[in-house]
Amino acid sequence: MAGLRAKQKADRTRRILEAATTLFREQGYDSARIEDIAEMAEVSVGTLYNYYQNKGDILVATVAMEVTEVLEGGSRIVASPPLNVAEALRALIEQYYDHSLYYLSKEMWRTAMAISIQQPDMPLSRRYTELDGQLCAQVVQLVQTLQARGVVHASVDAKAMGEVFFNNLNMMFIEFCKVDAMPLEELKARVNAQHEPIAALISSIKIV
Amino acid sequence: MAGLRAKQKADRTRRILEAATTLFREQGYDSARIEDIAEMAEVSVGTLYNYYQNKGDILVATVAMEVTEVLEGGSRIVASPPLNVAEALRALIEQYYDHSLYYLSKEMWRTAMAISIQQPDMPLSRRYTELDGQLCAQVVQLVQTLQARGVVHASVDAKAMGEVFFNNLNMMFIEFCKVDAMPLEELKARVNAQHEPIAALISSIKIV
DNA sequence: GAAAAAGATTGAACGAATTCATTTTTTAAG
DNA sequence: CTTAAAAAATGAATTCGTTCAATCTTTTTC
Repeated sequence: MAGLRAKQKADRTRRILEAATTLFREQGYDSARIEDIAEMAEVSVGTLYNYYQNKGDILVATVAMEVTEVLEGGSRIVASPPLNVAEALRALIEQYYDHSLYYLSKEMWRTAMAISIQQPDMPLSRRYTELDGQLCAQVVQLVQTLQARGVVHASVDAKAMGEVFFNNLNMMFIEFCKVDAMPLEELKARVNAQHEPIAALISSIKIV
Repeated sequence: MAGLRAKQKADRTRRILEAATTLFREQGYDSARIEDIAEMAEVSVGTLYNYYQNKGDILVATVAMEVTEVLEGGSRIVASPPLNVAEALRALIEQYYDHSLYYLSKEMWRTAMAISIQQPDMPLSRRYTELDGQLCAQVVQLVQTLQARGVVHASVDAKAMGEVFFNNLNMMFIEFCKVDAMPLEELKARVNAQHEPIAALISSIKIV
């Protein structure tokens, strides 16, 4: 048998996610009706609710996939970063930001972030929060790696510094998503302007 | 006359806000039905929608009042801060955090933040964002004041530093609101652990 | 102070997410 | 292969936020 039921289940899960992502991108999150998503996925509305707890859940599932990819890309940079604090940070953050709008629109990000804040206990919100934690850990890891290679001064608290960098880049990303007119380049420039002077402060080779 | 109409208008605005805040606190945002809020405020549902654009708008109005009070308290601290970076930051942030749960529950904060992210163009979301900007400016101001008094090293970029501190305390507050079980003290302790080593880095009197 | 104009209020109707009792499909047992 | 039990799918009914044409109240005009 190999489980007909399991096969159908996987198939439907995928079809629903694909249909939803397509419609969210095409018409925006609010305009995409559950009934339309169900129709496109060739399931009934009730079935859709057997697979996902609510509309937001479907979106958060997509975002979680996206963040997973970003994490993979980031780990490559952390493994062998540029040996300069400002540059290393910029490289990692650029990887995060550039990837962010590839599958998702700003509106989709806004909705997903709003849901993960408002209903933090939904299973997929937990997943999102967990991935955020992994991104944070990655930034901390970068600072630690740079410290191990002597690029960051030994007296620096790498964990505190990494967390603060991460919270800053994350908050700035939220602001970026709130303003439809802001281009990616402006976001990067602004975050860089914040991080560069701090990077200088913690670099081993001080320009005093 | 002195405007009967204007008087009634002010009265209704207040009654609606009071009714909504009461019900939001009593039953939570989602469970408080518009119909109930309207009934308690002794207006019709339609009238309620003449005064506020939507349900979230009413909540964000409450939050905006709350943030305004916090800003006032903060300005007193910025005017004459403790002459020590870590302590000054801690004092300002404590003022922010301690006030935060006085009128609003974590759930109300979560909802308000979610709305201001998801619908950034609603008038009251703009107001919320603007107030956030003022809070950020206040933290920047604190760093500048400390720098002017020689407590922060002259080479530090006060604007960048202040913005990063603010984004960090803001993001940490979001995480705090997401976890119902976390006490205020834990939030303060965690933020302090992040800020203290950075405060040491930028202090004029270095302990090398 | 009566009539017209402007401004507000009202609640029934609408639309979309979500629920749940019923029906259908799949699996397991004999 | 038949049948009972378990699992899943279904869509009509429910719920709640939001809208809007009709009605009522206040202000202005003459």
